[in-house]
Amino acid sequence: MLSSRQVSATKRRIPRQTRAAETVATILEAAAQVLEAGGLAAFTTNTVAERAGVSIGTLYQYFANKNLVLVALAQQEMKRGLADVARALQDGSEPGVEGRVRAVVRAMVQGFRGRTRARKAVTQAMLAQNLGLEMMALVASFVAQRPDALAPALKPEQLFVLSRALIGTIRHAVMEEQPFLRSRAFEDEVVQLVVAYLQTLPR
Amino acid sequence: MLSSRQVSATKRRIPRQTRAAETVATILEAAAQVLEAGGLAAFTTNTVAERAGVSIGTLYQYFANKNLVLVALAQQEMKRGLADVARALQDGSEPGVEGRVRAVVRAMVQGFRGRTRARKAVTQAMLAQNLGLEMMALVASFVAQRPDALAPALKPEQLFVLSRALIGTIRHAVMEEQPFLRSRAFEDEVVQLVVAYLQTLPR
Amino acid sequence: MLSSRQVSATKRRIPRQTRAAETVATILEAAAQVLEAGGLAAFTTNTVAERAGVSIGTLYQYFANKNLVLVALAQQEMKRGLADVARALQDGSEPGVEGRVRAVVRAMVQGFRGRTRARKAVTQAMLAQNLGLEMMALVASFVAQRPDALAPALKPEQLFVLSRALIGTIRHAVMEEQPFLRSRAFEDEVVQLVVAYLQTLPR
Amino acid sequence: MLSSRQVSATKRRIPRQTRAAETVATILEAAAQVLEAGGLAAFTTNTVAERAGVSIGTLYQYFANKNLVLVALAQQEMKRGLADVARALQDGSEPGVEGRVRAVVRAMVQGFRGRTRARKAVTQAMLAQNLGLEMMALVASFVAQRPDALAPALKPEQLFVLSRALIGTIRHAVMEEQPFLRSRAFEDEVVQLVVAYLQTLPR
DNA sequence: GATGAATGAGTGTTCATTCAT
DNA sequence: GATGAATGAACACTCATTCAT
Repeated sequence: MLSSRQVSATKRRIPRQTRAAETVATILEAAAQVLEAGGLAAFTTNTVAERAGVSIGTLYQYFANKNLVLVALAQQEMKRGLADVARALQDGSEPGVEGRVRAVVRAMVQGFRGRTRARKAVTQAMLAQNLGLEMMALVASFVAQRPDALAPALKPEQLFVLSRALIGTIRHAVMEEQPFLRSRAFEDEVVQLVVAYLQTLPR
Repeated sequence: MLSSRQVSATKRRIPRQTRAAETVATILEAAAQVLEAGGLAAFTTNTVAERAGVSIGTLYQYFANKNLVLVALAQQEMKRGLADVARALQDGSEPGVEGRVRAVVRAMVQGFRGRTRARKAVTQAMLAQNLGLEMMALVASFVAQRPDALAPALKPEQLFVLSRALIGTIRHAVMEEQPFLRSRAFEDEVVQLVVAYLQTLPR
Repeated sequence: MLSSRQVSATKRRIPRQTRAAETVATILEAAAQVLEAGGLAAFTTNTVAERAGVSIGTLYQYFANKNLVLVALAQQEMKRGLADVARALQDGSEPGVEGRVRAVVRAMVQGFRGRTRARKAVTQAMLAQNLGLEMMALVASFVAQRPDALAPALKPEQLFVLSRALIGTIRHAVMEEQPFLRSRAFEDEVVQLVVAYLQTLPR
Repeated sequence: MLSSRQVSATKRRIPRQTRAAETVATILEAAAQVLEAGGLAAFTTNTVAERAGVSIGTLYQYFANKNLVLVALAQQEMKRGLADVARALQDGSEPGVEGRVRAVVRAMVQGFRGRTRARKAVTQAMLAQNLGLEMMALVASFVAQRPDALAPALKPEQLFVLSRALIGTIRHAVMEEQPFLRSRAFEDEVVQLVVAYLQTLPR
């Protein structure tokens, strides 16, 4: 489980001081940069520490092991992404179901602040650690807190197919580095897929 | 690329004799067993060779490096899976689009001969090696050879969304070890998703 | 050497105020507890400081390095043990050589206030640091100040064999965690050993 | 337990070939040399491998971890030492109890082929790993197989005191690097101690 | 062709110690 | 005097790969 209680257990030392919180942020930013530059293969604790400008000891003061750096980064970006989705739904969506779906798709495509290689690497790492389920749990709790939006009372299988078709399609485009990822044509088709499926569901 | 020319390059020597072909098959079977038992973490060349009952030197006689064992296994299973799909379409599908879609979904769910852990591990390995694109190329060439079946003249984005939504949904169910993977309810929803999207496309 | 002059050099600052002396005592007590709980492997400066409820910086204010904490603890317990022996000889011993020997043996068995694991760990640490000789020097000076007691004018080799046979036997019982350590039968035999040897020596 | 069955479990790979057995012997000899030269502090897997002229990987092919190298060395030398004791009793001892005791003491003093620093280091290591009991078990089984020699039907406590007084005294002389370790005067006193105690025991 | 002993580059991790606050 | 975040040297151990037999 990666519930919010777990999140603290993930770290060795809960950063109470501003200084410490900054250090953690610096390390995560360095981690993202290393992944963006060289992928998972380049992701070494020593490399990340060096990039962050801290000693290897400091890194281990905040993260008990290498994988937890990746987990923390994944969580941070997943939460940021979900917040973006929420904001897009509230502020930027055109009216109607299609407008809302389009807002969500657009936010998801923009995820990880455009760092596609880092996004790929983090995804690989989460899958390799069998944490795919845990990451999806973050999505599930997000959806559960917004019963209004896209998901009316759906059966579990329906919610699963809806969410994974959406996530899976975009994830494939990311992992395969498809050039049309940010194109309007791609967005249109993903929206089409979701809307078509939604219309078959009982209201 | 994993085109058929690549396939031979994958092996160090082309197995012409039956004996050699058997050895290769033994190694791949051992690889699948190791993955099924211990996941990607347990997959070491020495372990696979031991399981196969051959020396590590012999393994390297047929596979130039560790990754190529995984690639060969992935290819073998992907081809087997596509052949199953083809057979399902020919023999076992009920009439109509929905019937054909259902046959495809059912074949995909059954993939990798039920070895879910091995399937997960191979998927992880392919993603970790950035070979996701290459695996999808096998799918693409399969689809290209059957213009009749599901894909009429579709735009690339449409074909991409259609295939990845389907593959992505099932892959997520596999990777998350969802209990309903083989249920009728899940199958119904996946079929629904695909059929709904197909109907929005120009004939 | 761990003479009384060394003792002060052991500490960074001589605790004149009560507060400081208390801190030192707290740290040594914490050290003993950590050793008792987890052995030498668990004995890290950070762990000891945490247990003592002081910061790691404070620990280093009183002990120049990790080993000196162990040395100080060893000295404290050795001195306490020797004082116990002295007291036993004065107060509690039955008359005769055997009575005196028995009192000494009994006091030695009780050493380190019953904390056998800590006693083991401290012994290991002293041996590992080549400080066995220094610890024995404390014994030697104790004996030298009581020429009356057990040792008449003995040759160095005789004093060595006498003391080390006694210490060595009890130490082995401690290190091997022999269940009969505190038994009467064991005490009898150790007394027997010492008395028998003493009787062969010229008066 | 360090029974003979354990001994094989100690090694990763049971050396069947002559070549492999030689490699193991080479590594143990290198380990002894490293200990003799620099004590336990210098005992690094890389250092030992280098000294042995093998790669670090080869060392780990035969010893699952660093400590097992020390354990194997301790066992080898303990067995060699016990064999020396047996030989001394058979060939070189003068008649009578004292003669036999003297032969044993002399063999024990010569132990570890004169490498006192290595002997110290190995002893420290065994104690630090809480393997003192296991090493003594080798002694016990040796004694049990020779009911004739020194130990008639003794009570456990008597056997313990007899053996540990002897071992403990010599061990202290080794650990404290006492200059008289190999002197006749020291030998005389140790013999005296043992003989005096033996004479108090019922025949 | 087959074997398996040997290789060694590469990396995660610990923990005693310092020093700016 | 006290704090505790930061440091970084030091080491154990893995495993893909080679090549002499």
